[in-house]
Amino acid sequence: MPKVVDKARMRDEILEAAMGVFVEKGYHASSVSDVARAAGLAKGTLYIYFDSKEAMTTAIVDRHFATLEGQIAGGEPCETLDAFLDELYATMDIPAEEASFHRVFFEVFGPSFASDAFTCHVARFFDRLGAHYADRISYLQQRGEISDQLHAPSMARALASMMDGVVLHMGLFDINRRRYRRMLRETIMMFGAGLRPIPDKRV
Amino acid sequence: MPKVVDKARMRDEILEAAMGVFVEKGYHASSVSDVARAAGLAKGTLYIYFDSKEAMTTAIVDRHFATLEGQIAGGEPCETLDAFLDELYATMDIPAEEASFHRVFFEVFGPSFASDAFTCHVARFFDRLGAHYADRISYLQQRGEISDQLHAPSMARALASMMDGVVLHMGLFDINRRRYRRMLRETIMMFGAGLRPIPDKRV
Amino acid sequence: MPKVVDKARMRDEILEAAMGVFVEKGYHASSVSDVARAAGLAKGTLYIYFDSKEAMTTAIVDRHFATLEGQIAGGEPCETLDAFLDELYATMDIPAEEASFHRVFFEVFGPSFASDAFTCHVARFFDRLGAHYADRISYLQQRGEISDQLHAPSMARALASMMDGVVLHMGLFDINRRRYRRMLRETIMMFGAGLRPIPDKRV
Amino acid sequence: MPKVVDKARMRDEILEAAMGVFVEKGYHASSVSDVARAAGLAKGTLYIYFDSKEAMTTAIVDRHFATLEGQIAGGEPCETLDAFLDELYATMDIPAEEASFHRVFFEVFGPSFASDAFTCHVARFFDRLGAHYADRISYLQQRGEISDQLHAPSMARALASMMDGVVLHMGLFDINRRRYRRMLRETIMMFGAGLRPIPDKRV
DNA sequence: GATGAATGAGAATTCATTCAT
DNA sequence: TATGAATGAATTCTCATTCAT
Repeated sequence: MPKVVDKARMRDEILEAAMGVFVEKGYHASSVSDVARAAGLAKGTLYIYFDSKEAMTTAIVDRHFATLEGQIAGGEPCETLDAFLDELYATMDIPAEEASFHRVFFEVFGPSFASDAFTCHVARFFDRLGAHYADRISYLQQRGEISDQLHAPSMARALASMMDGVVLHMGLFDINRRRYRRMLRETIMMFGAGLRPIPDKRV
Repeated sequence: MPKVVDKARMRDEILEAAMGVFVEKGYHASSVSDVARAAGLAKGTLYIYFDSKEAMTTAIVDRHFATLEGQIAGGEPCETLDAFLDELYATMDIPAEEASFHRVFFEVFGPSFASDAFTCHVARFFDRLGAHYADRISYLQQRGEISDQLHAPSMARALASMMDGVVLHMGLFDINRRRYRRMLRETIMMFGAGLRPIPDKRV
Repeated sequence: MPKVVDKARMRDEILEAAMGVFVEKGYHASSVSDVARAAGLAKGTLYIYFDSKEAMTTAIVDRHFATLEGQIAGGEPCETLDAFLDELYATMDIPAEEASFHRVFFEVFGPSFASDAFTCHVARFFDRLGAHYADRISYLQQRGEISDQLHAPSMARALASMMDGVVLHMGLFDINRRRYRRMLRETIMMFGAGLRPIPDKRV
Repeated sequence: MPKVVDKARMRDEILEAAMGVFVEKGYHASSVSDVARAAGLAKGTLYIYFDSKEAMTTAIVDRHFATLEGQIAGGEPCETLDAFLDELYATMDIPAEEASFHRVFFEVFGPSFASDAFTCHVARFFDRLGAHYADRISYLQQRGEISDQLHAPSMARALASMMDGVVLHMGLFDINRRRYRRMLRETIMMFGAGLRPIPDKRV
């Protein structure tokens, strides 16, 4: 009988190694050899588990977004604006290294890549995230927790973009933890005040 | 008598051509030959004006951010929150193709590049942009137009990130103009309500 | 108690599978994995029965020519030219798929192969075939059935080449059965007229 | 001004070098590096002149057959059978090294190759050659130089195959010159006797 | 200054063979 | 005996950069 390997686990280990290398050196500067070395395998072995460097990359992106979507999916609807804000805070309060990984996605975006499967993938994710937020916002609007002057879908999608911007900047620009936390606090505060229904009239 | 060439003009034309190619095909998928063809020059000629592909890219980024910084620098301080919001709106209401160009920057970010000059460059730009907004916010706080519960520098830097996120998503995900406008409107509305001082107490 | 396997039978089954694959995809385009799959075995198992891909190929060629030589060896000498011609006809009238197999030999010929064992092998086969025909021709010359103006060995070897040419073209160029039969008929007719002794003088 | 090169000549020189290498080592055993070395060029340079190894090979085959077809095309129709036989003789009496080249073609035939353009190419060549011989045979049948019992097109196509077989065997099996000449003589003699009209009846 | 042919290091990928199980 | 995961040398092809003209 041949050596028995847990294929799924092996794939995962390779992806982990690949992510590390990509984050470290950037996608285009990372060769398949680099990934192999990081995974402690021979170059050829990678090709047993993945058809190509691109396939490997797709798998990374898939996995990453599957995780994220899992996080979205679950969860009771928030009953108060404050609970919603806490959720948003938690979403943005990710470790720096996770945020760093975002830059790999960007390297992989755009027409350099054979397929624009990535873009679609990520675009869909953010649309889904937007829809998710829209649901929560609508619900809170019914409960009078959020101003019903706001157009829930547009607001929600914009919210997703803004949050992505904040997280992205942390990952890209080495903003330190302390400073980042301050930024987060302000952001959430503004979101709160911005969403909350107000008695007086607004433009 | 040597041929007289306007070096600066030539460099500019090359950069223009390069930007076009990079946006079209992505940075890594664009060869120097592609750029040369687009510029109507021979490959070798590019090397008279730029030391390397990387130098060319740096020049593009420099130029781009110089323009942006120029836009920041000028301008009277806004006297009212609404004026400030209008300014923010205008900043985000850029043509789609300009936004598309952002993805090129991302491709070029990160350690793929020999130097991380890019990252520094852009990081500095956003810090400057943050500082600029901080000035405006402080000024408006003094005038009672913006809640002085907010920590101007953090809020301002977060604002810059959020706005970048919104613009970025348009460029990356082919969000159509109409939808984008709706998102912008909500964003600005929320910014307004979020920044405006309010009589009652907040957490 | 070890599993009892009929080694010879196993080898044969593998060769059969290999031939199929080689004919289908060509020798160089066929991987050992392909052969293994076709044989319903694991890659490693093939290496129990054959030292290498080349050894396997050699075995195929050996087997093929052993069969052919077996066909030559037997057989009474023909008593008449017509009987000889019938024999030649039968030799060339092989099914198309068998002829197709020839192209595999050609792919395998030449210095691509470590040893030129193949070439020698096949060269020897055709020399033997030539000798066989020479015997038959000499015998028929003695009986006055074939012109004794002909130099039996050279004529015979040339005959072998010509017949190989005809068969080869069928295999290589997808000449359909009907057309091929017509060609065969003409060939045999010409062979007959060309070999038959003639009363009048020739150059 | 850049170095000026005669592109056509360069291509030709590369093809010459490639042919040499292919004949020497076989097609599949020859790497692009080998060809480059033989041509005295860098690997990359070959790719300026040819898109791929396959394109190079196609060019070789094209060139070879273009030459051969050129030889067919010209030429007055033969007025006598003997003149025709002389022509056939000359066609087969090619230098050994030219014949050796044939084995490269065979390596390149078959499904190993992405396209079966080769097979078509060569198949067409032989059909054309057959048609050419058919013309000559018909003409000589009209003149009473060749038996009109023969079906000119089939006979002619068979003739082409037979001649190819003879030449091929020389190239493949290192038949020495002297022996080859004897074989040729017998072949032509048999062709002569086989084609010539005969007074008595045949089947 | 301008050209574009030449370069060669380096990339992704394949596959015959080995060997632990 | 049988397996198939692992290997890594070798292959084709790309492209930033150089330099003779």
